[in-house]
Amino acid sequence: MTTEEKRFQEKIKAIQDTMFVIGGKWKIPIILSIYSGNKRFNDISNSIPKITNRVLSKELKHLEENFLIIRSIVSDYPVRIEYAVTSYGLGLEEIAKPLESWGKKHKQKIKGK
Amino acid sequence: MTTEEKRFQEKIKAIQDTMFVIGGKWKIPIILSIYSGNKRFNDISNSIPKITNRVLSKELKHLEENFLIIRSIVSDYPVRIEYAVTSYGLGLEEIAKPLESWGKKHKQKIKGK
DNA sequence: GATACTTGTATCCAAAAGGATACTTAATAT
DNA sequence: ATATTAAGTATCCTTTTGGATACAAGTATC
Repeated sequence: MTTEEKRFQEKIKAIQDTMFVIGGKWKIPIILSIYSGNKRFNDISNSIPKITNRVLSKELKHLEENFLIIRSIVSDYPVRIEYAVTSYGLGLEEIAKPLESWGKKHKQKIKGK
Repeated sequence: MTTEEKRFQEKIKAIQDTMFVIGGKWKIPIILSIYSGNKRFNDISNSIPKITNRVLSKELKHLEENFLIIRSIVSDYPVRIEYAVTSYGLGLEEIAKPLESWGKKHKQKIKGK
């Protein structure tokens, strides 16, 4: 395998790693929701059309395991749970932006046909 | 629903649209493979570890339907099939790059723990 | 004439992702 | 005492994605 080919394989692996962490229908929307001010489970749930509790719960766990968000218990009366995007998670902006703008462009392209 | 909320919903939809078109484990790698010089079915197949014929075939169709690649029959002896990235497809660079570099960063992060 | 290569397709199956619905547990509000 | 809210979990099910393997049609090569 040439150096060139090796470099290509690494590129592929890096992209597949990313897709594993933030791929799928919901993960980026969830992060954006939290980022845009929704801290609590039901707030996040209500801000994202069609997501179910089960899916949201699972995705929150996945995101937490990957250090993108944190879950904290606020000792207030009554106690509540709050989610926040970590500073590491903020780095996803570099991906979310392109994904959003490409999606908009593509919709135009498809409609135009 | 406030204007702010409406804007947020559109953002989500745009991202979900993008994920539909280029999400999953293989689509970006396939495009990159073609872009980096592999034009023929078996070349593409061999350049991407672990992909199977069936999956490659399906993904090529999906990508073609979304105008990202074109399939052409080269009337030579023997006739062969060649794939190429369309100029529209080249626009994906703006997504592929961030996905790659984020993946690399993330691997470091995970290893560091 | 037999064999191999190319570009797939056909079948079948397994795993992952996503969805519907009901329920829980603790706390608080009426 | 009853109802409501919050933050999920539990079960069950459907759909999507991905994988293994075999095969096919056409051409070319031995």
